[in-house]
Amino acid sequence: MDQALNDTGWRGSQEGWLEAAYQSLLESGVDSVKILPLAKKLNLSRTSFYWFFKDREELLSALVARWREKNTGNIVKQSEAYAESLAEAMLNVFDCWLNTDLFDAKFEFAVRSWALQSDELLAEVQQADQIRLEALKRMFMRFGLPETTSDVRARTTYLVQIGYISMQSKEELAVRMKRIPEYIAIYTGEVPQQRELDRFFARHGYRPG
Amino acid sequence: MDQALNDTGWRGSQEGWLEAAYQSLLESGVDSVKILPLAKKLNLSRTSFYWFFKDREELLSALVARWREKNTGNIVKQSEAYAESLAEAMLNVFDCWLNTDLFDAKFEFAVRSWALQSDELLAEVQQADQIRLEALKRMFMRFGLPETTSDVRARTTYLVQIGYISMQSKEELAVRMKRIPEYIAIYTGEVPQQRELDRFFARHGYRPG
DNA sequence: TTCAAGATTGACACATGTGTACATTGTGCT
DNA sequence: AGCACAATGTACACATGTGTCAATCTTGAA
Repeated sequence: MDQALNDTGWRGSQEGWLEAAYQSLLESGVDSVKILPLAKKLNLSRTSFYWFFKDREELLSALVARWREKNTGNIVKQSEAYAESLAEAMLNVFDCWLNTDLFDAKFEFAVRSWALQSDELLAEVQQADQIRLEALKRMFMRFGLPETTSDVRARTTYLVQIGYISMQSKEELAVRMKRIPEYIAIYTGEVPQQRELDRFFARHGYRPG
Repeated sequence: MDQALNDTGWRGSQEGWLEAAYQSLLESGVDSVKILPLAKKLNLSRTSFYWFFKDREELLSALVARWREKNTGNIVKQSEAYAESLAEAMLNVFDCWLNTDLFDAKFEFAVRSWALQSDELLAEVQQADQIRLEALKRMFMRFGLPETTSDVRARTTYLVQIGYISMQSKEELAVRMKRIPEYIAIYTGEVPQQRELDRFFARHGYRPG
């Protein structure tokens, strides 16, 4: 285990501490994000931390900012992407659930758990839910579904995913892919075209069979 | 704020400490379940705790036992209850989501968050998921749906609820009730009879309109 | 090579938490 | 009233965490 490299020539950095905090958060929750243990992992003196951050609070705020920037936004983007059918639109959204670059599920869960002990953060999480749900609802309405139906289907789509995250299950890609057509059928009420599925499978590096 | 009453004549009790721990867990997560703060809430000396529990670990185990006994079991029971149609069966399951006696959502979320920092507990939670999902799947199959379809629909039903829990939203009963028919339609593929809905609304003390 | 800013460190003061040993109090019973 | 034991409390030892301060070391540039 060597130091994380960074261009400055120094051993520590704001990014270094933040990254270590991020990993600890994902592995064991906020309460594990303590300066002393992070220092050990980074092979740095504990007090060196205070050069980059005012205090622990500031580090935690930086973590929240990271979450905000990464996870909310991509769902909205994917729900607005071009699609010829509702099923195809849904598959665009599903990209988020299979691509960590678009949506960081572990991060999401850790933040939601954290929100249990911080009203301030809870408010932020709920605002994020609102934004994401509305984007999904708009997607259904774009394809002509009535408002109430769109609302409930948006919820179903979104909540299944949030629920899946909170199961913290580590399933094979193949297992998850097998369920995709059924999910699409339930959420949209229409069966996806084979070519739509093929395109989806292809972009996630999955070869059926 | 007086002492919790108990028949023994003494101020503290195993149940008293456990109940305080339970409340703290629900409000702010496991890491808030500390003996010192609990003692303050109970107006007891911190060390008195050790008369009822060997150590903090034992208290936490008692909390897990409480969760296990309450939440897993009722879902299975409800999914096996008598019903004339799939829609009615689904409404039986929905009883869990609306009746805290059948399923304690806040408790569930707190335990899931806790599982983030304990592999042992994570294994238990995942086992519970397994049992609940299988019960739901059997319910769909009882009404003649094919296996894969039953599996995915069971997941949808269950995960939407787990996801909903993790949103920690506090919505009016009326708001939630309005969505019920749509949910039933999505999950089961069939529209619930009005009399089935009425029976459901009635037993949850809701009068539509 | 020397210097100033950037980065790192150990010592200190303090807070909160756990658990043990032993003394003290409260309760029901005789 | 007095006893035995359940329950509570006090004092101690220790562990882990935060944050400040005053050195000290490193680095790139003058």
